[in-house]
Amino acid sequence: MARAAGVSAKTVSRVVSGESNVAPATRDSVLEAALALQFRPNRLARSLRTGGVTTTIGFVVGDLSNPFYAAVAAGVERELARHGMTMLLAATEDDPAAERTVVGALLAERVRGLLLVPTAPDQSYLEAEQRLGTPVVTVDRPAHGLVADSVVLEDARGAHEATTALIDAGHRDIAFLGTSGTRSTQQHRRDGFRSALADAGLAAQPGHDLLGPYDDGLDAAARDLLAGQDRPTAVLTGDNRASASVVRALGTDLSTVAVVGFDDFELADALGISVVAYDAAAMGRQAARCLLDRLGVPADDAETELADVPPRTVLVPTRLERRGSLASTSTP
Amino acid sequence: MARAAGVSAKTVSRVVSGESNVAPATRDSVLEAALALQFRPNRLARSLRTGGVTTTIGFVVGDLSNPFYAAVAAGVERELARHGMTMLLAATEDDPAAERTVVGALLAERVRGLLLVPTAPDQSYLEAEQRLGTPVVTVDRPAHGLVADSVVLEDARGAHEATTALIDAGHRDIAFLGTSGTRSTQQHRRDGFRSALADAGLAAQPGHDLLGPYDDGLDAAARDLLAGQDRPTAVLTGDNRASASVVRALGTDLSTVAVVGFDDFELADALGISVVAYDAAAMGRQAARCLLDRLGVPADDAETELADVPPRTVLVPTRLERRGSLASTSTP
DNA sequence: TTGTAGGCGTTATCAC
DNA sequence: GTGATAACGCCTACAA
Repeated sequence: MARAAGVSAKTVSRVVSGESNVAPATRDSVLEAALALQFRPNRLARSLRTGGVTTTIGFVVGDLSNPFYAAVAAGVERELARHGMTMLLAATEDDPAAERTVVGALLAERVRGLLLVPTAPDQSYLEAEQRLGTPVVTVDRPAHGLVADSVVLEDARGAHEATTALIDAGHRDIAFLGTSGTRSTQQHRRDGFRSALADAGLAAQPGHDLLGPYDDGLDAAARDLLAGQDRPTAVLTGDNRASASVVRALGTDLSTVAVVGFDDFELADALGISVVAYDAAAMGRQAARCLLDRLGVPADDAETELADVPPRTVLVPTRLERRGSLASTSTP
Repeated sequence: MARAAGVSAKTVSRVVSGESNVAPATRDSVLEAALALQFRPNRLARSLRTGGVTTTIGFVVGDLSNPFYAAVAAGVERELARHGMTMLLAATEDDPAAERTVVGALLAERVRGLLLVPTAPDQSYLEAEQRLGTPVVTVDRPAHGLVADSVVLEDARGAHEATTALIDAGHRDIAFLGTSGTRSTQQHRRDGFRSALADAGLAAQPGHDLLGPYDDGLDAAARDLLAGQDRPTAVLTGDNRASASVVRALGTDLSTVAVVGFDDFELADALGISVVAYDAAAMGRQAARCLLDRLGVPADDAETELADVPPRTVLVPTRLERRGSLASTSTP
């Protein structure tokens, strides 16, 4: 390519890198030749020379077909693209044993940073990598055995607020249906549920405080909870999957039990179901921003240098979206 | 690293590349040193040396927060991961003008192949790249101005089948609500709708054959369609966004108008809404497989060499998921 | 303003 | 079975 333009490789490099000290005439002829030869600078070679500094970041997600993670990924992609970086996406299929392999594959691609939804019980294996200069930010859940930035929801506060709203609406027998006792988010949401009950001098009825883990049995658990004689007058779900199961269990007859879902979901508004909502895409954007801060890529409204601040935990706020479902015909 | 193991760089290369002609003893000491030093082979350097052959493929999608595209992406990722490849994901935000830039960014990363949901009106700009050896497969829609493999739904057939089912249920005034006249999928679905009506000697009533494009006005369009005096007795939607708008327009009073949605969606079963369903993840898997075929990566059940077959169009089947909504109280 | 030398980590080639 | 050498395409450093 360089020879085709009648200049040295270095001059081509200068042109494509946008360096200033090139004669306009030279620049033009180089650009012309580049166009003719379909020349595209090789970012791989550049990364190699500059010491493995790539423009890709890795995002390890559990299951992309979950709308929540998809929305987070959309936010990540968007924020990265704004800074000329791209997202290498890998999924663990929610298999804890797969996490390390998947992370390894991304690191072998020399990603410049790592975003991770932790699935494995322990992330200490990342410590060495972190020290070698690859920043790690966890999303949705904090890491275990690793000090890292994390972007998480106000799980407990959101659940507390929702539960309190149900209590204020007159409910006394409120149930919680979580999906997985091994997930810290589900635990925190139940904690918020319990503390709100306790604050009102109440407690969950036996069998009305469920945390799973349910794999395929979620629909059945919802049916059991809502079909019995002693069914609760209100339910708070642990996530959008649980919300879907509750709707399936109740059919379209949503007026008999008050429902608040954790996670907003499509049609929740049409069905009049109250939800604990938040901006999932913003979560992704904030996580990406955390990583970019560590990499020294300034934000648009750049003020201070954030590459060396101590590990941060960014709390993403939730808001209770009040819809018809807060009350119900069986309200006492 | 090589020196630490007391061998040459080439021997390390042989070990990590899994070549056979290495003494077991040597191999062990190399692996031991690699473990101790946190050694990770640099795929960038490898790609450089081997001529730009990377293990990443690029997937250009419109909007990841659409559950359909997210599911396709999940399928792509999964199939690629099975063969040790990773997915570089970029989004056009459904902006036709952004497509070329986004594709360019992926090509600069030297992706080995390209999966693309076409958004721009023309993809001929990819022809040179294709000839240079980067295979291109389009997903959901065929390319314009470019001969490439594509994986698409049986849009017309699916819509035809759904419409016929509504006719068979006794409906005569059936409406179609599509979201975008500039999308070939929406056009094909309406074509299927119209041909089914024609086959029965019917035609859509004025204003009951809508194709958009609606950006923010989709909810309003659904309300207008379903609120009037001359509202149809049945509706076929063009996609999941239109289905959501229809449900919002009808509220939970879904019994007054029969609805069939194109695209399955969460809770469609709970709401008793019939849908034209298909396996979106399988679509992604098939698209990835097309690309891998072109790259000479054999399938598990490898039979023939598919790298050089003429461009294929893979049709992904749809199936009508019959639920309560096929009939309605206003059925004639 | 432009060019030359050298090397990033890997692998192909050809020796030993 | 193993190693020395060169080269992939680019950039840093230093000349010219």
